[in-house]
Amino acid sequence: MAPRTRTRGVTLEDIAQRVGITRAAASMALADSTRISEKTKRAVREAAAELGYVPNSAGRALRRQRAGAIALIVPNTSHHVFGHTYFMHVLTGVSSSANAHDVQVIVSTNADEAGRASAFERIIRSGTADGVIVTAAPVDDANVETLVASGLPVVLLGNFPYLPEATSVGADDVAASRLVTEHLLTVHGRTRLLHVSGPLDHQTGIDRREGFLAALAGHGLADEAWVVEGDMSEESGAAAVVAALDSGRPFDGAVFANDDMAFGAMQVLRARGLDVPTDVAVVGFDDFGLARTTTPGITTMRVSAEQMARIATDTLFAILAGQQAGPLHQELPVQLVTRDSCGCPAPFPRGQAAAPWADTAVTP
Amino acid sequence: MAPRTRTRGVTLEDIAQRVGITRAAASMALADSTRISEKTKRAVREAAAELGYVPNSAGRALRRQRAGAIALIVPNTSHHVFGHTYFMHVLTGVSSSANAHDVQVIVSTNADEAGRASAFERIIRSGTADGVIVTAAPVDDANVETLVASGLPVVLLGNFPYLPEATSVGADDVAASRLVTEHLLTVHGRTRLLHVSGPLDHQTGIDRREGFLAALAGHGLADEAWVVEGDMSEESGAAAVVAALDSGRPFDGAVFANDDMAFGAMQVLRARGLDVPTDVAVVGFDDFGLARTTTPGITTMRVSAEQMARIATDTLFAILAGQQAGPLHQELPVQLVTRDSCGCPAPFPRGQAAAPWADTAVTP
DNA sequence: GCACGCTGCTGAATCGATAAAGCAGACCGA
DNA sequence: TCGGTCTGCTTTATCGATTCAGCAGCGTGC
Repeated sequence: MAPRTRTRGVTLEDIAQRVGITRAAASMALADSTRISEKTKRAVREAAAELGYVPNSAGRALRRQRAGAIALIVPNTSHHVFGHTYFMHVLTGVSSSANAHDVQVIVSTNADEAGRASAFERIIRSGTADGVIVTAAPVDDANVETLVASGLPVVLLGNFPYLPEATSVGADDVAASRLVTEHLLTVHGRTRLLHVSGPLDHQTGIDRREGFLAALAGHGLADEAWVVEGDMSEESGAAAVVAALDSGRPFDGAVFANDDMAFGAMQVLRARGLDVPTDVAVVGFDDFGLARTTTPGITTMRVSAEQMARIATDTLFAILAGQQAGPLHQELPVQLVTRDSCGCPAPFPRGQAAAPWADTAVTP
Repeated sequence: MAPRTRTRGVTLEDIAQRVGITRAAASMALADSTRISEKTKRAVREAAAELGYVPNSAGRALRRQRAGAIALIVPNTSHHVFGHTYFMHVLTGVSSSANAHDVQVIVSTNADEAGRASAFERIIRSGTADGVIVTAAPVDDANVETLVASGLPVVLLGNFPYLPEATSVGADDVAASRLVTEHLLTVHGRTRLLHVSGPLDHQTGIDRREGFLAALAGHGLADEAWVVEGDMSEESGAAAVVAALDSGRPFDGAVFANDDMAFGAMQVLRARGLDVPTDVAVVGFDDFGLARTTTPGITTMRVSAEQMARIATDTLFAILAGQQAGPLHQELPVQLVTRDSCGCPAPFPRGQAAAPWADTAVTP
C-alpha cells in the first residue's frame, strides 16, 4: 500500500468553520455536552449530516487511548483450524457481542512467529485492539502463557486448567464425553469401545479422552480402555479405524473426539462392509454442521461454539470496563443429540425427510 | 468499554530517552534512514527490543493517513449469509492476501442501516480501513451503488453487470450453470429438468438460471423450461421439490443453484420413495463442503470462493497502490465435480471409502 | 584560509479528536 | 450596584509517529 490520491476526509474543523465555532465546540456539540446551546448543537448536527462527517478513528483512538476494536486470534495458521466450521460459529458469536458494543472485530492469524512478540501481544501493545479472544490454543503454546502473565485483557476459548490466572470460556468436555460414552454403554449395551481422541496437546483432546475413560471406569471397564490418538481430521479418523480393524481386536462402538473423524471412520467401516450402527455404533462430538447431513446422521455432543464465543466476548467487555477483576473460568454444558449412528431410533423413520430441528436433544 | 487501568505502552519517546536522542531520530533509526549513523541505529534497535516497543497504530495511522487495515463487509446481517461455509472460504482468501501485505482484516456486518452512511462508507471515511471487500450484495442494494459511485477503494465479490464502474471478482455462473445442465442433458439423457434457482434479487440467482435456460435452449427444449425460485436454504430446496412433486408434472433431473438446496431436496425425494439418481438426477452448485459428505454425494460446480477472495483482495491492494486505475471485472472459471447424485459412476465403487481428493474433476 | 558539502542529529509542525481550564457576558440576589 | 453564579463558548494541551527544515561540526578542495 503506497501512494493514492485520497479524498481528504471531512473533519471536525470543517464542521466548525461551517457553523462558525471552534472544533472543540463542535466536538462537544456532537457529544451532546450540556455546555453547548441547543441551537449550536442543532447547527452542528446539521452540518455534520450535510458534509457526511464520520469521526476519524485514528484521531479518536489516539486521544482516547482506546481503539474501539477487539481481535479474534487464531494461533495456528494451520488451514485445518482456520478453515473449520468451528471458526464460523466463533466468529458469529464474537461479532454479535462486538456489534452490541459498537466495536470492530479484527481477525488475525498468528502469522509472525518470527518476531519476538506474539501476534497477541503486538496487537494489544500497538493499540490496534483493546483486547483479544484467542481460539484453539495448544497446551504448550508459550505465547499464551506470557500473554496471560502480562495481564493484558484476554479471554481464551477452551479450558486451561494449567493456567489458573487465565480467563477462559470452555465446554464441559469431560462431562460431555462421559455422557456420550455412557449412552453407548447403557442405552445400547456396547461394551467394547474404541476412542479416537483429538491431539493430546490440546486440552480438548485430553478432556474428551478423560471423559471416555471415566465412563468406562464407572462401569468396571477400565481395563478395556482402548484409545487411539487422532488429529481431528477426517483422514485421521479413517486411519485410526483402519488401524483398529487391522489389529484384529474387536469393537462394537466408537467414540470420536469430533464429527469429522467420525465421518472419516464411517466411510471406512462402510467400505469394509460393516454397518453403522449395527456392527459398530458411532458417536461424534461438536455438531457444527456435518453430523446432521451424513447418512447415517451422527449422534454427537453439541457444543455451542457460538454461545461460547458470545460469552467470552461479553466477558472481555466486562474486563475492559473494569467490571471483572480476577480470572474467571466458565464452563458451558453440552447437549447430547441422538441420530442414527448410535442405533437410536431416528426421530423420523429412516428415509423420511428429517427436518434439522427434529433431532432429539437431551441436555445432560 | 469504559475505564480500565491500562499499562502505559512503550513509545518512541522511551526509546529516545534511553539512547539519549530525540524521538524523531529514533523514528528515523527504526525506519533505517540513511541520515542516521549505524551506531545510533544499533542502539535504537537494541533499546526497542529490550523495551518491547511496538509502534502505536493510531499514532501511525493518523500521521500516515493510512490505517493499515482492510475491511471485509457482509451486507445482510442475515444469519444465512454470515453463517454460511462460503464465508469461511472468503475469509481465508482475504486473510491470506492481507497477511502477505502485512495488513489487518476487519470483519464487519452492515448492522447500522439506520444511520445515513452505510457500513461501507463509515468504515472507509473514518479511516478505520483503507479499502473494503464486499460480499454477497443483493442486486438492489443502493448502498453498494453509492459506494461505487463515490470512488472509494472497493472490490465486490460477485458479478455486477449493471454497475460498470465497479471493480468486482465473480465466477462465470452462466457458463457454469449451462455446463452442469448440459451434463444432465447429454451425459445422462435427462430431458425433463427442474431448476430451483437462488433468490432472483441476487445476480448469482439470475445468472445460474440463465445458464440453465441457455442449456435447454441449446437442445431445443426452451419450451420445457421449469424454474422455481428458492432462497439458497436447505428448507427452500425441500419446499421447491415438494411443490414440484405435488404439481404432478414429471421430471427426471433437477439443477439446484446451490448444494444446500440440493441436499434439502434429496431428503424429500428419499422420503417420497424416489431414488437419486435413478428416478431424479440431482446436481448442485458451490462445493463448499456439504456436497462431498452427503449420501449420495452431490455432483456440483465447484466455485473457489477462496481464490475469488484472494484475487479480489490482491486487486484491492493494487487499487490502493495506485496500480489499478479503471474498473476491472474478473470472472473465474468454475469446475464440474461429478459424484453420485447425477448418476455418474462414482470415482470409487459405491460404499467404498472415497477420499476427498478422489472426486472426478472436469474443468469446463 | 575559507567556502562548500556532507553527516547526523534537533526542533517544530502535523495528522484529528477531545478533555480541561479559562474567560467573556448575562443574569441574579441582596 | 456589586460580588457571584451560569451559560456558552474559546484556548490550550495531549495522544504517538513521522516528516521536513535547520543547523552544528567536520572534512575537503583550491
